Amino acid sequence: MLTTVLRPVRAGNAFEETVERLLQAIKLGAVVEKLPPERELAAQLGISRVTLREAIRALQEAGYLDVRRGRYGGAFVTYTPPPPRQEDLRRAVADMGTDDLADALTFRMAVECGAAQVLAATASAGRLSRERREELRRRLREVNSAGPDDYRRLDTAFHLAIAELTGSPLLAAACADARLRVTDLLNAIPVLQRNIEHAAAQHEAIVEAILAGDTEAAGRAVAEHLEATAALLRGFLA
Amino acid sequence: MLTTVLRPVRAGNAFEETVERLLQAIKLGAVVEKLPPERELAAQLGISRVTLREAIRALQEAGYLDVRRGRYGGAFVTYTPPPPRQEDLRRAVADMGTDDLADALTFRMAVECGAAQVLAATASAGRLSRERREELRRRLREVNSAGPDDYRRLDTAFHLAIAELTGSPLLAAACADARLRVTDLLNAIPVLQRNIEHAAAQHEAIVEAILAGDTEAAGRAVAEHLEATAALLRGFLA
DNA sequence: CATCAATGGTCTGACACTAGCCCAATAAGT
DNA sequence: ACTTATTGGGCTAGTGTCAGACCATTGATG
Repeated sequence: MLTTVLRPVRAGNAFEETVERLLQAIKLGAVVEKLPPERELAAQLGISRVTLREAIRALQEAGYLDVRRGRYGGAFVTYTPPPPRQEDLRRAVADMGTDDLADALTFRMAVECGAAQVLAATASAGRLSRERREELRRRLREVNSAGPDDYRRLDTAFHLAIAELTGSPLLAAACADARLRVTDLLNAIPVLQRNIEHAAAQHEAIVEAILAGDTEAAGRAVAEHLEATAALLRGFLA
Repeated sequence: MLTTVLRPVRAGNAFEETVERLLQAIKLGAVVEKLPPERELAAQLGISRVTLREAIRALQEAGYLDVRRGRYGGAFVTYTPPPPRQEDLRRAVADMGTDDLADALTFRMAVECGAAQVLAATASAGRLSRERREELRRRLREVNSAGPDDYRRLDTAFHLAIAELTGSPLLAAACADARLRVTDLLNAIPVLQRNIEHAAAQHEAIVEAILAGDTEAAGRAVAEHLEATAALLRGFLA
């Protein structure tokens, strides 16, 4: 309990954290074309423009961004996901350590199951508006009709949407954080059509359970889905 | 999705965050006698000793700590929870805003349900050691035999233990964070013997479901328990 | 072709935070 | 009474971060 409560108050310095955040936003596909203007983005991230600019420069030098001046300029995303290679996966796992991997997977399992259940409970209580139901269905259609190129991005968007639809920023942040911690791993495993189809059925089941207001079915469906993903990961590592 | 991923990278300055952390550690009862030595604590919190000392001085001036020099000295906790008053509750709610309150309660519901389910799944897979089972039972006995004075502290310890026993530091941190966000509220409502007994039965059900490896019963039991707490809160606000 | 709004680029002065070092006080043990 | 290990108290030099102002560039538009 002590070690949990008295854990570090900051993860690192502002510069490093910012680089990490932007990089993840890019890899996640949350930022598709270009970053928001520096002044705006700095405000959103709660840092000074100087620090943000340092981070942007680092990403530019690493080849993720192309920065252009003048009106209609900005920091344009030049990153395209590299073809998945098993070696990248092994390196990614080695970088984070097996303990951290287990931690990340456990964390993700807990928060995403929790989010789905909360959302199902909301639906069950009749407090899920038509718009929100429709957004959930739309995200489902999008991910299920995605090609291999867009799949990861839309899958991320789908999972995050569930958390965001609960209306709890804290929960959405936790789910985003959980996803961030496994992006590199997921990006390193190939997107097989067979897996997409498998996942599509599971996504369907998740949405169905949520809209039906069945919390337990929702939790079970998410757990099965994430378990399948984890198993896929283990398979590629074995 | 953008607003979730590009959320602030830092909550505030190191000093403020540290004061908040220590204060919560104290109010939570995680620190009973005295804080760890400054050098050690600064390392744990990932900040410099200077910043830590400023935070400690602030808490000393606010009457939470008594700092003594020399060997066997340290920062001794002088805080005893004040008698709960409805006014404090209203003020605490007003301070955080109703949106943030709903956010915190939703977040807590999701992560604690998730944690209990993960732990139940671990037990179900036979990967929950005898020691961990015993710790869970011990925490249960402690909270269920607690008097009104110790109740909040042991209740916190019980709930946090579930998260910690999953072996996921991230999940434990999330649950601790969730609890922190409602401590002031819980501390402001009186501990009635009737509520303790009610909670005791729910705690029993939670532990039973976890040890039986029944994930769905575990999730349901935690949800019911937290829902009861939230209802209690609403009752005192109405 | 000139204008102009939006955007990145740069500078400055101030404050926050850090690492490391040494000093001062205290109480248990001798 | 003395010693000593442990702990808080204080200092300094260096680095990180910030807010805000001003400059430079660009491309759409009149």
